[in-house]
Amino acid sequence: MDETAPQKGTVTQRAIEQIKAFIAEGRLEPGERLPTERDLAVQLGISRSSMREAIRALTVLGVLEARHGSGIYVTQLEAGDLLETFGVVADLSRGPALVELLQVRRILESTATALAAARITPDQLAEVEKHLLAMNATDDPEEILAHDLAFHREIAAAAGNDTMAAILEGLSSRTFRARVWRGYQEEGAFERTRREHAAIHRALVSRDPEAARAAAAAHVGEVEEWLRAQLGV
Amino acid sequence: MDETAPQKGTVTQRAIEQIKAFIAEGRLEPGERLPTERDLAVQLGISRSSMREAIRALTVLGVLEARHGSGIYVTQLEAGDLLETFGVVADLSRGPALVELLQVRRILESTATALAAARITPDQLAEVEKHLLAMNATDDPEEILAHDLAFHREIAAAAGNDTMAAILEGLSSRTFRARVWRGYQEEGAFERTRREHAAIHRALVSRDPEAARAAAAAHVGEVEEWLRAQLGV
DNA sequence: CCGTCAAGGTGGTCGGACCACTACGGCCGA
DNA sequence: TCGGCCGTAGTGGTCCGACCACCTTGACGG
Repeated sequence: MDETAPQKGTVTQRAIEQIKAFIAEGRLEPGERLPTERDLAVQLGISRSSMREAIRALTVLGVLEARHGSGIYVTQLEAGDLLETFGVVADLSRGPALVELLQVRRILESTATALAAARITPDQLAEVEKHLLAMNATDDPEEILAHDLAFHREIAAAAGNDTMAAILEGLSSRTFRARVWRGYQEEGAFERTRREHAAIHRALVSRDPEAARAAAAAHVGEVEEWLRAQLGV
Repeated sequence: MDETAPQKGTVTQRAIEQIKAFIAEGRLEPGERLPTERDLAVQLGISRSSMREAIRALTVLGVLEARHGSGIYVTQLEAGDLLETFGVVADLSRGPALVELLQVRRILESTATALAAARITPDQLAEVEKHLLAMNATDDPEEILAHDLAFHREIAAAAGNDTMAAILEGLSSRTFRARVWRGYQEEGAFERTRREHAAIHRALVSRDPEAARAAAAAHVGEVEEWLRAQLGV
């Protein structure tokens, strides 16, 4: 009567939970190398195929990292590693969920911008300014979008909360913004966007958190309202 | 000269991207059934093993759902489906990242509570009250935690943004709160927590968004500050 | 008309084989 | 002695074929 496994769920799912538990309990440190797929499979009493599926699952979640020919390693478990999958949500959401995502972004982005106004360093401010100018100097939509993303990314980084920055990164993922912006900018919103970015920049220069919060909220809110109208909500 | 695949990355990774693209392009509707693993493997020109890894990856991301003996289906792609993995972040984060997560939760929770104060229905309010009373009527930490979670979950639901509610759900995942609360409540914070919950409830009854925002922010902020002190930050 | 049950189809698991790549260490030449 | 080259062992990546567990369907018999 070997009372080892409760036999709940698929073996792969169990393997995923066990490896996660190993990490949560500190038996596997960030950056540490795991045993080989073959050894792990033997240890957990499952086939290599099932073990590979478990590893693949944890890989896409940003928990593990497989290096061909070298081995499997635990990631640093930092915000960027684990929240990378957040972009999938933004990419696959549609309809009302897009508005909800923008609402979340408005809340976080406004707070992040307010924090940045109080904490931003001259170097970081210069970087923000660089993207602001570059954005105004071109008419290529692709380039504008790239600098727009970088503009907000720098601000989020200056807020000093890597987790929040990683979430915002996901909420602003390239395909997500491309989908929304395509329609938004067709209505000649370029000039308005430039004005709003300038307002955010001014608030940062003035180190005025409240002005920064308001400017950022208004900026995202504009897009949010436009999208809401588009969907007829 | 068969110019089909660019041969970048692993075949499994490519399969993941292709299926994701199918869904993003609308070629696969939410709830729709996919071809069998065997057929999909043939269509994409890969082995069933690799295809299974791709499917498993999309399953843990909440994009697909495999039903043994029946087939593979696209989920409804709702907030709850896709943001379930968010709990993994909370479960595996440690140290400073925990404080950052609580900070994000403070921002979202305070806004959600403010929204709830303006929109909550009598039925929902009664539900909130039920958990408030149940929480005060017992001394079992496990039960208190359960009602605490439900208390905030009901409020988040009343805010009317499913996406935000799903994120907050992840940020309050059972193991995450258990880890933090274990230490927090050992310092006799029960009474303080009860007072704070009562304050949130009063603000909801008064339909006072600003009071609700302040009460919720203070509530989460208390834990945040305690954790910050614990980590010596 | 409805419950029963058998068969086919589906995902789940397994084991083994081979390929592609990396890392390491010994070998050879400078 | 030193440094680069290269072979080899070991790793993850891919593929195949088989079998199992489970669900769905529809024919059958009551």
